[in-house]
Amino acid sequence: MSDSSRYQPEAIEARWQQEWHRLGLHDTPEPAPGQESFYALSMFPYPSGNLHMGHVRNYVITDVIARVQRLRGKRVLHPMGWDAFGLPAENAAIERGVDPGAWTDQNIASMRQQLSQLGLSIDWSRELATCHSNYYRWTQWLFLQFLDAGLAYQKDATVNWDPIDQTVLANEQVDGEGRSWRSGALVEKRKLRQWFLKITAYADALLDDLPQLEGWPERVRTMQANWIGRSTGAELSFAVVDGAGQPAGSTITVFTTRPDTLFGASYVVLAPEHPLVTSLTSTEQQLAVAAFCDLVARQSDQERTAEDRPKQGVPLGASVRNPASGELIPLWIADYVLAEYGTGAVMGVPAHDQRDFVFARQYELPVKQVVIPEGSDEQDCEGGAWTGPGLLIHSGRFDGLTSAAAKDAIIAAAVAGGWGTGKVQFRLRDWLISRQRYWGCPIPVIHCEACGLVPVPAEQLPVELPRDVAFSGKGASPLAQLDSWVQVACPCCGKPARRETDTMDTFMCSSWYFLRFSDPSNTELPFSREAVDSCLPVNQYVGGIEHAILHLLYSRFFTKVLRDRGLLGFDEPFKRLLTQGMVQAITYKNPASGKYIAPADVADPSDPRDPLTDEPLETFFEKMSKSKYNGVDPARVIDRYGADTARMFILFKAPPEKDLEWDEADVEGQFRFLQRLWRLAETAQERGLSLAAGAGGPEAVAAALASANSGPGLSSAEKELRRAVHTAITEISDDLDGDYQFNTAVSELMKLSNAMANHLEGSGDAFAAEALRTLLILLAPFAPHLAEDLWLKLGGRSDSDGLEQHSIHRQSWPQADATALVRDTIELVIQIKGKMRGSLEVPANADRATLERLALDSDIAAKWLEGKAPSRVIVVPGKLVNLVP
RNA sequence: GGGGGCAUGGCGGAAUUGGUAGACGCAGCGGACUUAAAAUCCGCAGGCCGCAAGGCUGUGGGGGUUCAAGUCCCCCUGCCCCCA
Repeated sequence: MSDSSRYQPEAIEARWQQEWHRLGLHDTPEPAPGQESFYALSMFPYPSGNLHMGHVRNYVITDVIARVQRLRGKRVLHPMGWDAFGLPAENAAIERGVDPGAWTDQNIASMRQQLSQLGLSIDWSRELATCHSNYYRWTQWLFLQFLDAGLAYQKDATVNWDPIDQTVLANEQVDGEGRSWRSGALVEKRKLRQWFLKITAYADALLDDLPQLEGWPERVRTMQANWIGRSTGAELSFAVVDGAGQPAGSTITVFTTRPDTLFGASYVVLAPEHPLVTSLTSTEQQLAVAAFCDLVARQSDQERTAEDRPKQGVPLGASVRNPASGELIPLWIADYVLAEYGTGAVMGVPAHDQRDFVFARQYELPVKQVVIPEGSDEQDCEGGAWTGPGLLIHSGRFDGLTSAAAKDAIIAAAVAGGWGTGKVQFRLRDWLISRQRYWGCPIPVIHCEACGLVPVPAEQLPVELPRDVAFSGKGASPLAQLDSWVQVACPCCGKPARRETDTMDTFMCSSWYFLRFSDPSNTELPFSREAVDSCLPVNQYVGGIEHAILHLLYSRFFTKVLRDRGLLGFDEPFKRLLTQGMVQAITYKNPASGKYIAPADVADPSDPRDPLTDEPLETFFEKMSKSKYNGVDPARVIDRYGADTARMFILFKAPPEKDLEWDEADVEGQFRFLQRLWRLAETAQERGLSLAAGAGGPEAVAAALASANSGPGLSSAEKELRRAVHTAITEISDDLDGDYQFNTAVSELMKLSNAMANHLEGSGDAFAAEALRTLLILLAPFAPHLAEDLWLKLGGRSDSDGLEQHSIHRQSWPQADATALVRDTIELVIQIKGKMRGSLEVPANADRATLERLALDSDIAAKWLEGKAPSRVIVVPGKLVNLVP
């Protein structure tokens, strides 16, 4: 076989990528009148500089969706950008002295280059990077919108503080033992004035709109609902009393979801950070309380609240009065109460809350049962707390009420008595957006001694990040250390003032990028209302499940705020969401040493052994990662097999939302399939088949059908071929609609190609052309280069002249012809009492009575019924007859 | 502990939503071509019994509903995810 007749992806892929790009084939067109729009979006990447398989899977899935929608006649927006602020660039600056901006731009260039080899139909004219001032200018503008709406504010909050480097650390810079990544020092908690966005103001809306998101995976919606965590209960006030039992003037307000258990409260606990702790601590307890607060300050929230951990606390030496029972109960502080949740205080009801129960046991506090399961007697709660519903006891006039009724009754009593009120509480907290970092979007405000907090006027935006900054990784943020940047005249009064030196959480930048893509070069606004409303909401968003909560919740929040500001006209940004699975690869691990072994070092994969010790290795599939040496480099795969093979493999190997196991043998299988298609087209060309001048198109096929039907009709090969063609159209169209099932769509392409290998030869040119034409268009979204190449070749085009019209990617998705699916006869399955015992070839149009008679007359019936008449006959036309003896 | 999901050949995965289980592919086996190998093409293939025809059995385990269950219901086991 000569070289020219071999499938060589390297010879065609780069060429078509360049041609498509040169012609702007994938730029978003102006919408034609009446044309529907479709916005296909992948979660934009952080430009690490290295494209990995997870990215490839993500973008290939989105690309197929975008390409199919184009073939279906939609005006498609399929953009790409870069989530380009963040720590790695700053770390590179600290470690190697490179400029974060230059470093990031280089990475972007290198990743864009790697991406371009995948043959993605991206509109690069809309590319954006969040670290470029023509983008972050608008992030700042939007921040000012939040500020104006009263949704951005400052308050003290806890940060990770490195006492050696004298710097604030991000959570990911603190290791599992609570040590700094750089200095190794034990990280301390410090209070710092920080910026917050009031996402809690939208908690109800974010929760209540979840059911609208029908195109989202159920589990993502559940995760968001849990994260928002709306709980209905009450705030109840406990008066602090002095040694003589008289009111001391202050009250403690607790939040509880179980006001019905109020009579069972045997103590009240404050968070160690609660503002009243110092003033309420008795002289004798001062040392113990101070020591305990110090200890707790070193623990994470997770450590403090974990249910399986012992609870610790210290009494303050003060008491409060239970507003319902009048009882005096002690006041404690404990690690399991968090200052940020609720009121930072809870009532301890050991009999009906498991954590309170554990705490009470440890410190010998009374356990008083006030709710008993319906139909049971009072009993001691040795086993633990009863947290279910029941009837009230020991609760004064509330005795006998169900816990549900008692909740309302006790809240009513609280309101009447002035010691409490019903309250809805959220788990969701306001979003801390301050970062004491350089490589982020500067918060555009100025602190003036005279005027206070002054927003930077919109016309002075952007507040540019200064270049030529020193990065030591020590002390205050690099911005705070740059006097020339910090010192500024107050926009209000003109006196010397100071810039805010905090930058924004990168999630701010990624919470609106999908809006900017609708109008990426607007210099007056982040986007025009017209552009954003015509492109959004995003029809299909594709990305990893790891963003199920934060990114998606923040983006929904932004959208609702901007809607309320009149900047856009929809409630939800993403209509449909596909969360793709991980890409895994085979991993070898020595169970004796616990060490991972690189696959390249394993001599015999069928009997994997440690190359040093010859011990047998464990093998399993795990997410690709450097530390496990199991990463597969996309560039290497493309070099060896081409982008089309990589795309086909990824789509075929597993359904998109499931994890995908990388397997070289399967990759080769895909390559072989594309090679067979190449040869199929080659054979067709040798036969003289052409797709030029509409051959194989709907009109040509209709004419051929008319002429065949006026003569001898179709040959059996032609019938089989057409059935295969139109089955493929039906099945693939279905697989790409609604739930995306690319794996079965690819298998239908394989079936069609198998049928063509069998029946093309016995079919006339018109139907052979129909089959080829259909196969190539159906293939085009999956393997765009090969489809284009064969399409043009069979269309008699040796160059790319007129590619704008002639490209396969500018054709129309084929329509299935239902008459091609009609069969003359079908295989009728004969069941005896539900078990398949054989089948008959019967006319497809036979009615129920005929089917029943044919079944009863069959040899199968004779053999299994032994001459007796069946007691029951079930006929399912087109399928089966079930005879029940 | 609470909530959700999953379990199908040697492997990845199909199955029109209650109607022929294992599509399609990988790996495997047999054959053709070749001096040979690779590549390619053709065929076989859940398990058990049988020369065969055929039969029995089979979708993690147990029970149930139904003419008919991978699919619906109940219980159990194992794995995964989220929340605590």
